[in-house]
Amino acid sequence: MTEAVPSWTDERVELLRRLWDDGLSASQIALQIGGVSRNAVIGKVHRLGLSGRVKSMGAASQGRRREGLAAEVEMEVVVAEEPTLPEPPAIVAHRPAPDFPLPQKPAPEPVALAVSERVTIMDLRESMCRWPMGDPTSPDFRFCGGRAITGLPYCTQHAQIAYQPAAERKRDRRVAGFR
DNA sequence: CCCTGATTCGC
DNA sequence: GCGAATCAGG
Repeated sequence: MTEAVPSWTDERVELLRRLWDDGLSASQIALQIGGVSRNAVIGKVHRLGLSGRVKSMGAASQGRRREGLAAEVEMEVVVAEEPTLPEPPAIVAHRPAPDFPLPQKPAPEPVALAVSERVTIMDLRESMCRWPMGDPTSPDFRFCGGRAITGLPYCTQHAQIAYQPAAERKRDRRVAGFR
């Protein structure tokens, strides 16, 4: 049952090429592809002769993490409870609720979008909404694919869901005269 | 110390 | 061919 992580299959290589071309760092790519270390990614990149793209490090490296921990790529390997194991073969699970029936903010408008531009991970680009739609383990799995807000991984609609303002305290005042 | 890619080299 | 270890650098 232990599906030895498929090494560099055509699909994985293709994905690697696309992500590298998109300017993602080796570590980011490694996380997204799953089952490989950033070194593996770099090694492959070199063997493929892809290195030396637009080296715009520095800005991207030191200033990372500004996107808010809520998002990142929703593909997160979750197989073991290990603190930080870098080689999780199993697959996906995502943070934000899938198609959800999230209470509270009912989004200002139904918005006639969505269904039309779903894309597979292969067609997902950096500028596209990475909101997961459907079962990640199903071949039908898609991402929203809408125009992502610059700097964020989601389109306006999904960003609202992903980044909900801190739940507003409704009623939780302690008994007066105490603290 | 965080991160980045580049290179080496045993497997 | 692969990738951990290492190197060089921001």
